[in-house]
Amino acid sequence: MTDPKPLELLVRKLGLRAPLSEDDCRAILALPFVRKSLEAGAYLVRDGEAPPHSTILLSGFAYRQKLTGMGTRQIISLLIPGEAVDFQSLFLDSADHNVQMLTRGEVALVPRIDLQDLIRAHGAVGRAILIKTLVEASIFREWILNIGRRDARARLAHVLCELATRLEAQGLAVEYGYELPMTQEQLADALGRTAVHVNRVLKSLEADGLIVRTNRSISFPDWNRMTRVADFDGRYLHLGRQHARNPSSAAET
Amino acid sequence: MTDPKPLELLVRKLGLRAPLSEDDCRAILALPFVRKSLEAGAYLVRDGEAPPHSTILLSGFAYRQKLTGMGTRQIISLLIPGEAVDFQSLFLDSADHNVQMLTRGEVALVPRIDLQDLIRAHGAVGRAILIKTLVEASIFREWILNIGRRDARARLAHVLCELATRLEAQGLAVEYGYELPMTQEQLADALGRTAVHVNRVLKSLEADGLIVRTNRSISFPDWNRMTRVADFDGRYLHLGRQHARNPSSAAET
DNA sequence: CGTACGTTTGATCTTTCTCAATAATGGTGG
DNA sequence: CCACCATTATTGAGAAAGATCAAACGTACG
Repeated sequence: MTDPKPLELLVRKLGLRAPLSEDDCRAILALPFVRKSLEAGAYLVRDGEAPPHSTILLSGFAYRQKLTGMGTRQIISLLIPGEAVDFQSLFLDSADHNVQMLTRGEVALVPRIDLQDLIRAHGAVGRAILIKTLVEASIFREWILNIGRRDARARLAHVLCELATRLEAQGLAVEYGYELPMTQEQLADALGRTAVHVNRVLKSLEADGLIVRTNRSISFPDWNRMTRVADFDGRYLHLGRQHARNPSSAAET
Repeated sequence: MTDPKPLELLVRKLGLRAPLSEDDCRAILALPFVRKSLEAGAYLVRDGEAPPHSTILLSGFAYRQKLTGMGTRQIISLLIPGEAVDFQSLFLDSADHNVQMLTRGEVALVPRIDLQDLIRAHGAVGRAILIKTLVEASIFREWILNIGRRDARARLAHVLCELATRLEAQGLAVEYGYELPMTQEQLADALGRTAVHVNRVLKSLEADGLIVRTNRSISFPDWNRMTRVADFDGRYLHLGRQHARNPSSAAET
């Protein structure tokens, strides 16, 4: 799981929501790439620059991030293993945000040009990328709602639910428990709150039996209650029916 | 300006950042469409539904919006005349947010299928739409930063600057003054604050000579100072060099 | 085994919200 | 054109959520 064939990952990812032909898949699998190991904190994309390659996250987590002029940081989104990092910079002149490794991990770098050519030659691949981009935009919209209109408690619960759901869909979480690879300060930057406040809210969720923490691992004793507190409805993730439901009903199968 | 040929608008919009061939343009211009007048508040897209057509805003303003389970509203983005509304729902099963008219105005409705077929046949059009989607995603990211990490004052100033810049780029604002078609409550919903607080901040900006308001029209006596207060740097709008600078330096030409 | 980083806690201060009342404003029917 | 109604804007006072500052406590890793 942590050492997959990079391009098969991409094929699987893209093919999930958009139909790809045999030929499309072959073309993707033929892409050249370089595999690279990175430490936590390493930059995958830098604001203002135009990276010469497109990146796929093979293992480890990463996050998008922007800074205000005052130097405060906002984490824009979280990237989980298996996700492609920068379709944005593939077609825009320069990056408008940073992407950094959250944990150490491995990435595959595909030269920008090759992917661009592939898209030009294979319309379906371009469409698949468009769809992935649309889904990511949907997640951005939900984050705007989350940060703009939910109090710290629901807000924190919401990103925990989102992460659980996405990891589950990717086969990386067991029964809605997972290793949360973030410090409370990073969590705070994702929520637009301070680390101190995140700490207090975390404890309050714990006191209410909504989450259980041991070190960095987190689980949800009562997922349904958790989603209610979080005001979480995973439809915005556009995962399709197989993952849209909660695990208890999914477990019926 | 308020009564343009709808599809030429689309061609102009799409062609701005991506090269389209003669043939591509002809295909776009041949798309069937229906023109429709709408009142303020009318829905263009409804959360959960899949609209059977793609919409272009010919005149008037619109906004994207989501609701929390508690019923509080967050405005996700503003749409200005000339913009296409729903590439999202063009490829995803169902909408994950609402789009409503902010003012009364006119739209052109293009059948979903026809646009999908066009994209399948003309790769460059698909790429142009992908690029527009990427730019919109960039704006979402900036809003996440804005709402998450800027105080009410900078936050409000920031959306005022963004709107000024986008309208300017579209040729709809004179020297960074424009008709702001939003109530303070709508503004509040865009900022994740209350209307009362927006009112106070608005007055404070006015008291400091950063904005001048008469009815709904707003202007900026000192644009440079305004952008500093707003922590505004328009690069995230990806408008290209012609619009990235402030009006005073642009006026040199 | 010590240092750096992350977590936890308390006390105090700010920002923003809530509730409530009053003043403008714009649009509508007569 | 005017009176009226419904929004919208403005203002004040008190309450709450969250920020800030500061210190103590853990813990992982070199």
